[in-house]
Amino acid sequence: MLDEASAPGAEAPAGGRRRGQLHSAAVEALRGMIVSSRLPPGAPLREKDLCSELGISRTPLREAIRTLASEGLVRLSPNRSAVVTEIDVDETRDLLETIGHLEALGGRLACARASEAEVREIHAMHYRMISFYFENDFTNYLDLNRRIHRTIVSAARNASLLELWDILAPQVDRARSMTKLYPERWKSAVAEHQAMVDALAARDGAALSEVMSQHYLNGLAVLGMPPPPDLG
Amino acid sequence: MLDEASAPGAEAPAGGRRRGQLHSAAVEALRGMIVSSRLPPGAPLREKDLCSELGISRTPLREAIRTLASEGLVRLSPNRSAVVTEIDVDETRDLLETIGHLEALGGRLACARASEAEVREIHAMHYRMISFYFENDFTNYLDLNRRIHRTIVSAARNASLLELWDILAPQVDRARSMTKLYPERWKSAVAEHQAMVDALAARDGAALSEVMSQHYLNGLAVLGMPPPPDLG
DNA sequence: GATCAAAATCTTGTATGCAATCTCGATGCT
DNA sequence: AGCATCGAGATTGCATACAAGATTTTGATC
Repeated sequence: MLDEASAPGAEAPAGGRRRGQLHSAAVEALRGMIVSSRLPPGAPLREKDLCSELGISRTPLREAIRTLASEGLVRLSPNRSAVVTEIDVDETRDLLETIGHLEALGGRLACARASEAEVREIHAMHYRMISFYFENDFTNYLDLNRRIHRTIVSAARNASLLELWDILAPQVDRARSMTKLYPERWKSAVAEHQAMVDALAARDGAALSEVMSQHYLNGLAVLGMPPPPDLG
Repeated sequence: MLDEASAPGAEAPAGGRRRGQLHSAAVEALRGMIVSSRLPPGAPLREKDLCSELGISRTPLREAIRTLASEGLVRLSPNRSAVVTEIDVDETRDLLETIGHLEALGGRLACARASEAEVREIHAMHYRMISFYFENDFTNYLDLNRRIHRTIVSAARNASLLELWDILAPQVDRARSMTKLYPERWKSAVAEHQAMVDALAARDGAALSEVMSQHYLNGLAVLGMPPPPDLG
């Protein structure tokens, strides 16, 4: 239910929630369901069912579904239910290849444009993340991991770049939630993150750029896939 | 009007158009209006007006506006009309920086993955474009220019990359339509295109990657802006 | 004449109704 | 049994009605 003020079990939108946010609330709710596999790949999004589940009407729900389609999380076909995008290994390779490349630019620009405060903030998040690593707290680790990456891209001060990153990030989250994380991979991911913050502190754009794209290519290798051409 | 079957001047949706395409038709119509400055930057998109102009109701129109918002062509704010995104030089720099970087990856991958047929197709389009250049036919030149770039990115066989390219391309078109094209810039753009097809023919990924990102940075210089760090 | 308040008007956000299309099982035929 | 056809129910596409928020106009007061 999107209306947290209503009694549990209530179906109607009822009172409580102020208007004007149903659309974005529905986007977040649906995105969460998809990323968490509550709506698995291939599942149809039946408007009527989701409406009663979320307690809203079809109009904002349909707009939310369009938004998710533009993020690539669902696929539309005319007169048919939208379906959660299937994840295949080829598309996952494309995805990691692309977001790694975006972050390569982000890292390079961030080294040139980030403020000292941003660099400090990223360092703070990094060491908090490391502590979650040693506590084996995967959930909080991932949350910080994501925020670190986004903050770096954000520090690149390129609105288009951040916009594209925000489109791909949920897909990456979903792909990650589908794969098992091996302890060795987790360990080297942490090491790569250390290299990232070091490069940023040194304002070494070439190094940060290299580490960030390689970071994703390494994740790709976990899937047993060959790296793309010309990168090694 | 989206209903090409109805008589000119008719306002109502009337008969003729089969259902199921109003949304995408509206997206294209609105995108055209924005790119052509029929709806200039800052202009509000009043739903009622656009509905009567396009001859559709608010439901598909609103979905179209959401789609344009996800492409960055309009900006939404709650309880207020969507407005056509303002173009400022900083955002244009971001945009060209980003799409150039996307195409750098596209070019590199295309050299490794494009089929011979695709390479031939790109060459054919290239020489047709050159002929439009000598005929001073800017409209057809630009159309082919765009298709060449898209075909190269498409030949990279990376679905995510193409998806992102399709988001940025309309914004680039719009930015281009706002700036005057100087003859010298046009001439060097043609030369850069020649270098592109040469690199592709030679399957020289590094060279094509370099030319494609530089291609946009050169366009950026026309705006009197400094290039981003670490690229020269 | 200027300023502020209140109401009329306009615009968006959401819900709902109707028609077109699709799904899928039932029915009949070979 | 296997396959094509038909139709009832389900589901989407679009239009419209109504409510809430924003804007503009009006009018009273200083």
